[in-house]
Amino acid sequence: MTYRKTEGIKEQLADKRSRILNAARRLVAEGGFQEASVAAVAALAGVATGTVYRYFPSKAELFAEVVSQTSQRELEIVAGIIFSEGTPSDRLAAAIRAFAARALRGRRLAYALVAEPVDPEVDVARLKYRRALGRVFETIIEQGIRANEFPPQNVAVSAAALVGAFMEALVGPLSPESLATDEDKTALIEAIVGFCLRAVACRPKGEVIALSR
Amino acid sequence: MTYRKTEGIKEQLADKRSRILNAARRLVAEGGFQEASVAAVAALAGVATGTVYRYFPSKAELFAEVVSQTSQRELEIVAGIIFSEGTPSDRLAAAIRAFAARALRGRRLAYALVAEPVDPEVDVARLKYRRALGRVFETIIEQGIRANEFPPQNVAVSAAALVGAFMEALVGPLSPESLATDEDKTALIEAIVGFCLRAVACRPKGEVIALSR
Amino acid sequence: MTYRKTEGIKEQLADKRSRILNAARRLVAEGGFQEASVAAVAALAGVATGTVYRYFPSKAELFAEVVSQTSQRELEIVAGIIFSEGTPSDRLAAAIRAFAARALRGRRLAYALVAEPVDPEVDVARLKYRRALGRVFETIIEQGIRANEFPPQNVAVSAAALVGAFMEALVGPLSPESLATDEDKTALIEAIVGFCLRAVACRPKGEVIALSR
Amino acid sequence: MTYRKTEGIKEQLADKRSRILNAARRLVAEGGFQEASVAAVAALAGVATGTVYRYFPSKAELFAEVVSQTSQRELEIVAGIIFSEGTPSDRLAAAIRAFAARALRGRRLAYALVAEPVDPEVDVARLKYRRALGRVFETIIEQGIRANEFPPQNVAVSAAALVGAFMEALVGPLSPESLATDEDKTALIEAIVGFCLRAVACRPKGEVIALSR
DNA sequence: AATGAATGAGAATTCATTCAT
DNA sequence: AATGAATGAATTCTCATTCAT
Repeated sequence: MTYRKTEGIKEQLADKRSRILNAARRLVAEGGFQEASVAAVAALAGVATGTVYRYFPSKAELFAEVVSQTSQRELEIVAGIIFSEGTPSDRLAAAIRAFAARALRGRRLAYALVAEPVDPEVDVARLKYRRALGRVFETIIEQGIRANEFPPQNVAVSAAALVGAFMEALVGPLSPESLATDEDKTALIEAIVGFCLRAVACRPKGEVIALSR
Repeated sequence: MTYRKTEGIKEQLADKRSRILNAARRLVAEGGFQEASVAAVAALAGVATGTVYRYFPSKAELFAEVVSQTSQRELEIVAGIIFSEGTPSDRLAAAIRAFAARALRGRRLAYALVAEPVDPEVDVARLKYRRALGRVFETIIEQGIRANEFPPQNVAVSAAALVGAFMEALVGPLSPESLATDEDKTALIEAIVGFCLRAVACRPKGEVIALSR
Repeated sequence: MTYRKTEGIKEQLADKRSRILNAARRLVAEGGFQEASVAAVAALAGVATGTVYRYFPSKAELFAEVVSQTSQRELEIVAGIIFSEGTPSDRLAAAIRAFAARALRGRRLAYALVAEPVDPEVDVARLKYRRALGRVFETIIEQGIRANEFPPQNVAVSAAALVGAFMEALVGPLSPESLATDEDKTALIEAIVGFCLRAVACRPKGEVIALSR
Repeated sequence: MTYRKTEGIKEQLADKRSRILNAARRLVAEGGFQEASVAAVAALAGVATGTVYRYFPSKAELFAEVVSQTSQRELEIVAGIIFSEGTPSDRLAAAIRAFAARALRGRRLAYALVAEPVDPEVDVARLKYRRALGRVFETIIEQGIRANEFPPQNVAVSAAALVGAFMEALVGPLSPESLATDEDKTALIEAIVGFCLRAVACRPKGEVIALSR
């Protein structure tokens, strides 16, 4: 028997690490952090509990990485849109559409990433994500204000409220449990986009009238 | 020691039940659901742990009632404003101001009531609250649309987004940890009110022009 | 059914606490700290593992108390002898005899108390004991030197060496596993006493000759 | 990769075996048996954990051999002094000085070899060492008694007590944590030697007078 | 009705040992 | 022969719930 010292071994390792991460993410997506015990993660990943600790020093760090990794992907997509073509309104709408479409696919996970509290170490990762997400929206809003496309407003508050608004509408209890058709989903997303655009882009009537005079 | 079978007993019971509920609410307000163990609730209420189970079948039902009870009070205040005098915009602003002022005073509790995940049974109570809160805002929005004060919009989505927007801006991690002065608080509240009013009341420019023609 | 609010309840509590402490001490006496798991202590005490934590905040504190409690008793006996009648030599001999007689009865425990390393919190308790034991012997040695009954010597070193000497002779591997008869025990103790007395009380020959001239 | 079937392999094996033993000893010397996990030993030896099990059937046997091997070296040094020139007192003093000087250099290791409890299998090795060490001192004491240089005494007890005395004074918690200067060390060693010599060599006053008549 | 001590299942983490490669 | 990833039993500690008094 020969030893294949190829990257096959590394891949296997990476594979198991990924399987653990994926299992953790799936459990969070289904039942939140509360239901994701190390034993459950290990079982779903098809490894022994001890194996989890070969790849992650603690449960907290495992889930911190779940948050980081998942968040990073979302963030990249949303952030990428800032640098695309179009007016601030267009790009804001595009960013929300992108985020919303993904969040609808993994509602429980999106909620966990944004709202569910867990232990402090995991929350650090989430806080980073939310701050980053907030900054992305702050950037768009600032650009809109500078372009005189958006009215003056407290940028930080608007950004936070934006995130809250679309997260609640997407994953909150007022949102239907499951949207059967893609049309339903599109309608929901467009309603959210409309709400958000008005919130940051609209000028109160009085002002509009004043400007239109 | 003998028990006097008078109505004093009923009162005593009612009293004890209330004390347990109040203790539970206070603990949630301080440290969230996580830190509110049955033993801690009992200790704060000045009863034995076993006594809690005479009044509530389980921890989950106790906290479900904490959520219901507390929510009911908030709901009444907000709902009361709907039926007061003024335009939909005025009443919407007033409702948000009232809610925000209270939430800022008890941020941890407000957060727990709206966002902190607990077991499913408690979540049912929270779901009811949020639906009820949503319905209140739906009512105002509908009135505004009928009065042609607000543009047409998906009322349910807007209501949910409203709740999400001001909750996130009030208690989310993007919101400053502590606002030193009352001016700071007022400024935050007014920024939120501005955001929310634009979101539901504003007409996109194009439409405004179209209408004004 | 009436409630007996007598000290019977307190006694029961004290009783259970004692039972846990006794169980812990017995396990340490038999197999050292290593074999005394919380589960084993609970089982031997006839309680559930959780019950141990009603009485002791952690395993470490439980065993720290085992050490303190047991040590205190030994210390009292040895220290008491300091203030009895007799020359320093007599009292030193009496203290060693008392300690030795007790140690022979619970050899494994005596060893654990003096030598076995465990976690730092427990070691603090043991360190206190050993320091206290050391001080007792230092006191006697100092008195003997002042009375010109003992030769000048490094008191701290002598005290430590004394403790080491009789502990090793009593519980070390060179000591027979079990001494069948009381005569055997007495012989061992007297041999130890002789060793210790010579060690602290004797004047080297040269000096003796010098003095006798 | 092919294996050269030369004696190089045997050497390599012996080499690897030694490296594992040395790594184990170093870890024990630094942090005691508790901190020396099989993984840590393997890492320090530069081999895989599984390899340890090719050379030693279990962790216990590995550490038993660490004890044996290390002890053997100490024993040889001390034993060598027995057969050197000089009176029993001189040789006893020289043996203690030699042992003490080495123990002070590796206090943690000396402590582990003599006192730290581990599993029974390792303790068997330690027991052998202590018995052997005891026998060496028994031999000197016997010679001293035969030469009428030492008073009659229970040789086995004295030997054990000797070992206990100097080990405790050297590595026990009553011994200072760290001796800054070489003078401090020398002073400690001489105090110990003095104690031990008095203990085995001195004649109680009454007896001395009797003999000198 | 009230008590609060007792319960015991469940969670995270460690590590000696094994075994497929 | 060597590797080192994987195993899983064992350990400490928590806390909702029960029940004898």
